[in-house]
Amino acid sequence: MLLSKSCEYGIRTALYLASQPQKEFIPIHVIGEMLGVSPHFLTKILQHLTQEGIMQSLRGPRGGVALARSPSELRLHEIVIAIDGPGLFTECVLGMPDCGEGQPCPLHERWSQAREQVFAMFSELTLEELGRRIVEENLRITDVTSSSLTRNT
Amino acid sequence: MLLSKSCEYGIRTALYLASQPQKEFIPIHVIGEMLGVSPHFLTKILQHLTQEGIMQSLRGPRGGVALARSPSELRLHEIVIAIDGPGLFTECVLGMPDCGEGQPCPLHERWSQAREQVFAMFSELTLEELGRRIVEENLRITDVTSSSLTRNT
DNA sequence: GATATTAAAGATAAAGGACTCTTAAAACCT
DNA sequence: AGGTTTTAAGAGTCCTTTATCTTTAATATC
Ligand code: FES
Ligand code: FES
Repeated sequence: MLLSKSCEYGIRTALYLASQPQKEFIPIHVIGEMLGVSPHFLTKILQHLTQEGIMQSLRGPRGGVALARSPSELRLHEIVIAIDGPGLFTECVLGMPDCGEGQPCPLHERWSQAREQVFAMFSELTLEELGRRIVEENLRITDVTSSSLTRNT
Repeated sequence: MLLSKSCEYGIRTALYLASQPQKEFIPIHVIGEMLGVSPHFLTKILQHLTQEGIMQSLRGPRGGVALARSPSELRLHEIVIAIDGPGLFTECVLGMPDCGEGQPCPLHERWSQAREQVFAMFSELTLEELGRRIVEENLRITDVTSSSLTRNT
């Protein structure tokens, strides 16, 4: 698995917030229902992202969670690093120490290329661009197929 | 982490076997010492690979483990699938069901490309080619730097 | 100021991965 | 052939991750 479950949920929450037209605080239980995750579990993950300065939170009525910075200044690799650590973007694919050209493992050349592409996937687009695409191209963030959303019987 | 610890050890064992000039059975404790892993733990991993038809084993003196098929017929993606399952090469990077063009997530296009490259890394070269490169280019499979190996004081 | 609402903090529990120890089998030696 | 050594196989333990539940603290609204 490329990302931990916590990281998947953190990213999907960020994408959801970025795709919302009004940038208000949104209650965690609302996000939890959409993702199909316990709100308590999600609270822990988002609490960590808040401490990392990626999100901000507000207690009480009309409270919830929101992005801490402008979506044009936020990219997904920050969330990956905050939750799973930077290992995915730096470490040897075979788990050996000091990955680099100095003492390359048999997969180093190919992995350093693939790793670069993985990093690009998380870092090239800002949350602003991702949010816009989610709305315009009807990209999904939730488990349910959008057919059940578009169908208005 | 891209691969589980078990998968890392399984791959490194396969690379070690492929890089050995004589294709005899090699005791697991020898491989364990080289990799810096408990032989008991490694046994469990290799036992699984034996059941999957990737390796073969022999008990008793002069026993050990060896590749089940010709190195020219074996590729690393088989080991990844046997230990970690096929999820890495098929599943959505955000953990949502039914990854595909039908209901793409915001990262689908980029991830399906990166995923293809990761699969190529494990599937393009055979163990025969990898074994030859390890010997010829002195590529490392062990944690220790080769400086401690090349230096003959 | 009372109340409703929401995140934060803490305790608890189930699951999976990482690692260790014990047991059974095979080959060798005498 | 029988004991001994060497090794794989299998059972068992520990720890991290994932997830749930309960309690507490904060804040807006009335
Ligand atoms: S040394 Fe293995 S990927 Fe760099
Ligand atoms: S749907 Fe997410 S990667 Fe394919």
